[in-house]
Amino acid sequence: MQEQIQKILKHNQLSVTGGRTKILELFLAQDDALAHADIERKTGEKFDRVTVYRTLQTFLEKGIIHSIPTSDNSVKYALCKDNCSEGHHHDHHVHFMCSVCGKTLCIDEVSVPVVNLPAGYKVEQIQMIVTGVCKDCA
Amino acid sequence: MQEQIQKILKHNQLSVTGGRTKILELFLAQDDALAHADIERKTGEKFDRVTVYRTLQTFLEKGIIHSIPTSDNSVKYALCKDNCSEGHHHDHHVHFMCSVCGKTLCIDEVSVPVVNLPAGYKVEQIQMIVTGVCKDCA
DNA sequence: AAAAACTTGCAACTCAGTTGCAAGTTTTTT
DNA sequence: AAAAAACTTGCAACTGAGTTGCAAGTTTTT
Repeated sequence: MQEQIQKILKHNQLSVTGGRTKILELFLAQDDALAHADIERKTGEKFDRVTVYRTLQTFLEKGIIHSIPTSDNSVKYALCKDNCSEGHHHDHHVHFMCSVCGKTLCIDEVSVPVVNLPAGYKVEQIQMIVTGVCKDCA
Repeated sequence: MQEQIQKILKHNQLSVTGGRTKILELFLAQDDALAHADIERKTGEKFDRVTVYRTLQTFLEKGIIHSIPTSDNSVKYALCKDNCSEGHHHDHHVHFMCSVCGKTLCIDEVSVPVVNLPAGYKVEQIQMIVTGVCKDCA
């Protein structure tokens, strides 16, 4: 695990520091998306708020994580899986928010269906946010 | 126009006041979604910030407008069109954000395509956010 | 091992959004 | 049509998320 983390950081030309390692570890150990507050809680307040913000920002810029627009307009982050590392498949995502447990999941298995927009619209990116009840809460 | 506005407000058991009338008027005259800041600007700062917040909140609760989760995690609001007034078709929406002019449009013409989620997921609501270039900017 | 480059924590700040309350409006009642 | 009741508004003060500059601390490079 630690090795994998180092590899990811170095690969993105980032110094390997305590904060980055810890936060990346969290994402790797987690199957659902994390909000800033979740991260602060889970790191046991070992790092400054500002460091968490800056780390998330850096990871975003490097494409290590992506942000998810949720239907309640809060911000969540999730790891970009394998398929993201090569080329950019960021552009079409399905996310699922469970209204029972509150988890936000990145559904990589499913591809975004085609939408037929009225003539003249050029599509660059599609985000689909599905709200409902997840597998575990059903 | 003023008549239509009164009708909408009364229908939702809201007193007809200057602020509500003005803000509803803005939405009716607008084809794209508005952020809080847009409304403050367009009303010419005639109303207190707080009043705008409260009015938007009230309209949301009554289902007169709906909020749109944008891919940059800001909040926008748009009128619920005719089809919304009867029953609740709020649940499946396609929104389009133009990366050139910045407009956010509610694409009512198009219905949200079916997604095949892995077994066990129960879908309640689907929001689709398409980013790209709109008709007018193409 | 020292120098250069980068990261962190702190303090101070900004900005969106919220709350309580008194004054002002709208609606209901008589 | 006037008075009472119910609701809405603006103000001031607050909260909480997110940002910035900077000095001290780490990591990386040489």
